[in-house]
Amino acid sequence: MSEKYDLPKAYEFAEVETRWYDHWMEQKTFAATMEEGRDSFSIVIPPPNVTGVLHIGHALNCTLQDLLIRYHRMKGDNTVWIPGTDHAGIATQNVVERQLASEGKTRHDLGRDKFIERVWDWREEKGGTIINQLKRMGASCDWDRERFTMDEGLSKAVREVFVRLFDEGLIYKGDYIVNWCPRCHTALADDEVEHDPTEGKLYHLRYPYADGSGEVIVATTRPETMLGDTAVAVHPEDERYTGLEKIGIRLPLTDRVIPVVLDHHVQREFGTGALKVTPAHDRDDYEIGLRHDLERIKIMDDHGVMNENAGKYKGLDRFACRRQIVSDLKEQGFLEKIEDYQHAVGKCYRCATVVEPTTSKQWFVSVRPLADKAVAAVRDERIKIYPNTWYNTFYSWMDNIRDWCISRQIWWGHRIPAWTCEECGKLIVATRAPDVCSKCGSSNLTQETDVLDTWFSSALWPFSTLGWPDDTRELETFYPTSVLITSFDILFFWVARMMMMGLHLLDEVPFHDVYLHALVRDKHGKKMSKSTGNVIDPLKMIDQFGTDAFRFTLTAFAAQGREIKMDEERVEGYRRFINKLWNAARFAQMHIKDSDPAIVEVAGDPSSLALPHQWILSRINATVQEVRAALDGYNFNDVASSIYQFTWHEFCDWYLEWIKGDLYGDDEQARNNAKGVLLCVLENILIMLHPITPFVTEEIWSQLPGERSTIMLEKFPKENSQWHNENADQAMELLMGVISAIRTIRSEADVHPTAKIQASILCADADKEALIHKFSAAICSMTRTEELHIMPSGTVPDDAGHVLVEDLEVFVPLKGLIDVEGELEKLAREHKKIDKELIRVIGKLRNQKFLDNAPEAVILKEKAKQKELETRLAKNAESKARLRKLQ
RNA sequence: GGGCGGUUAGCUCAGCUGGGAGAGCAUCGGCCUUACAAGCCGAGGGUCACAGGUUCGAGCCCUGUACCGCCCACCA
Repeated sequence: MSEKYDLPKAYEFAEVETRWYDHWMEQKTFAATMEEGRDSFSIVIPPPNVTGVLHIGHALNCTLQDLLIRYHRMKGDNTVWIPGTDHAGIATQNVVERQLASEGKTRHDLGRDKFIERVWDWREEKGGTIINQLKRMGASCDWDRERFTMDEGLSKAVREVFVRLFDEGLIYKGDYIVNWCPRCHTALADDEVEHDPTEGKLYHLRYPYADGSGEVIVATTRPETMLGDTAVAVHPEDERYTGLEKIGIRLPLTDRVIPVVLDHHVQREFGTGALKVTPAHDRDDYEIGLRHDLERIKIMDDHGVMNENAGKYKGLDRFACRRQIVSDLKEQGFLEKIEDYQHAVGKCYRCATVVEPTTSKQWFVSVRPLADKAVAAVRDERIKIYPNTWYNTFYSWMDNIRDWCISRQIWWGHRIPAWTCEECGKLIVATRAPDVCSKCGSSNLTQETDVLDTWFSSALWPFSTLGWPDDTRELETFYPTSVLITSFDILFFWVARMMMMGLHLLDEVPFHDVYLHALVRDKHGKKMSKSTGNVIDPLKMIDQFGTDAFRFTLTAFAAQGREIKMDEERVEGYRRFINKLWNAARFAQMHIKDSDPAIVEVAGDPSSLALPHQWILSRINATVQEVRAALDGYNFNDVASSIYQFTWHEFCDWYLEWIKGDLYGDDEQARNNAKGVLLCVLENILIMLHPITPFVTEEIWSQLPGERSTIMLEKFPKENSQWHNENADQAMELLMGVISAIRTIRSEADVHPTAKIQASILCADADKEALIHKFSAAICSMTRTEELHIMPSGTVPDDAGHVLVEDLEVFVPLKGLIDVEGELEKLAREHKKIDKELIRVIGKLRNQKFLDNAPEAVILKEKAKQKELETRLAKNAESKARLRKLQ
């Protein structure tokens, strides 16, 4: 690609994006480096579900990671971004089960092994979707290191961890009440249950005393559970029921007499203050059952269908049973009343089926000791959380954490490495299948059928992907990882568990920083959902506006907050920015395409260069500082806005216009200087922008003069003290102020843009006068001024447009063109404003307490302000006087 | 019930340790000025939700109120 040519007029992003991504892949530019003596920077991607399709949250997540990865790679760090996918137990099993259903089969028709084979087939065929979509986003992952939570290495890590935790007594098997999804046939963790407010009914049932002397009314939203009632609970101090515990209750529809127990959990104010207790089907009741040693009667099977304990209701679905029970109770006079009732119903987060609390044998992790380590690490700032508003939430969740139910009754996942000896009942937990029982020597061993919660394997992701439990060079170089970037909604599902596992197993944090990005909502702040139809499809954005524009938008939106309201129009706006950059580069290319790239060297020491060059170098230096600070502090929106502001409004609007005179002029020295600085600044812009907009920057870069390899490996700019120049900043401020002033006068007076005018400046300061004089040609050309007069003093003609710039008066004679009334109104408004300010400032300066307490600098500033306001007020009066003469 | 966040220009949002209110988009006026009309130049627009307080000084700190949103725990 050494032939240099003018850039085409339009930027064709679609072609450019595929061409460069292919090129990067071929050249393996994304590959990790592990060289001695360099800093390390590593990120593991939050593995998207293998069933996933790229949504806007992924797009944001991906962009921010790629931004940091590219930045650090350009800083020269040993950098790796490890990609991969999550096997997503229930989600994936559901997808394949649906596929089977369309063939009229269930997984049971296939059997476990064949079914799992089928899932692997599905994964081979369809599992790459989201990976390819990440590539379209421009993700510079080290794709040769792509991992999958079910692949061999990671499975080994999973078994290793399970065995270690079991041996330490941190994993146990127990009977427990769990959230059961009758559709997915599995237990769900507490945080996998979503509580939706639902319109339901509250049924008030009559429970007669066992001796027939009275009755108690109990209320329930799930009347069918009464079949499993083994007690009625009342508050110990509830006088209404004193002595009832000696009598008991005759449970309707059954022939059972159940006890009345006294328990503080019961709220006297609710309903009648009597609570039916179903220990096998309600979490709170389960706790009460434990306290009072109550019998647990399970009345449903795993499908949510009533079992033999339900007597004549056996075989009914739980909801059909509810209807039947209600009708029977009513018929037999046990139904007091039914009320409409809104309450929270727990639903499976995967399939939205109503969850059934029920008891079963499950595996658990004792998380308390692990959680303590995580909390300590956060308290010691070994892990920092951004934005810091999440600390409180993190601590309170960790304080209230319950043991983690890790077993799931599905087939797709890491099968629990535990075997039971059928001869002697010995439980064996091991990383590999044992041949014989360690106790009795029998070979009749059966493995657990449950698999592990998907989050178990993802909790190991930061080190399992680096080769743990083996001692690898990758682990040594890249663990702990630098930063974890993820959405806050999985702070507890995933982030906290990675902390626990990393700290416990490697005795080291899994990452130094956690950056929790916002949730992307639609432009009205509503959650995006398919049913609402307000989903913004990232791929559509890419097709329509290009990946770079889309990435820039996401970056610009990524302030540290909780939500981002996404508006497609913004993407359109940033596409214009890409276009602007493209055209600026085109302009530069017209002048420099045949130059030696070494021309940038003139920028090395700007002291002998003309003011505009000194200024733009000073400004880009300031921008570099801003951008670096913003990147290091995860203030992504500031990164975008600094570069945007500089590129468009300083580089394009002012600098390029300013140097046109030199570029098109005859002075060879001036022309060469302009070309050199132009190329230098453009290169710096491209490099700084590259992490956000990789494609367009690479494309332009490749066409700039000289042999060039990828921009991806260029050094990210550093602060350059030689470029810092406050005098140049101030001088340019003044000149730009003068130009704007003349333009304002022209525009206000409706002078045609091509009409030539004369302008005058009253300037008492000799240095400023010299400055303006020196650049009068540029001022004239940028304002279409024919003659510019600069005088130390004088009077402003009555019929002149007039603007004050600092302590300079700029005016343009405009015979008959002045809108006298309009100008007077404007001056009146200005007068009011100045007055108001002046009163405030003078008040302050007369306040002794202010003079005593405020820092010297602030006082001086206020004094200067007073002087300036007074001058402006005087000039305002003069202007008004002049205009009145024209009335 | 507990906790957290938000309220700044018509819209979407910035605003660092308290020291003269900003951006983008939209609006209005004028321009095809040889990189860009996907553009250029210019203009208008804000009691920083409300009420108190601290302070010489508050968009920023404190207290309270209102509205919006989220999270956790849920009363069967």
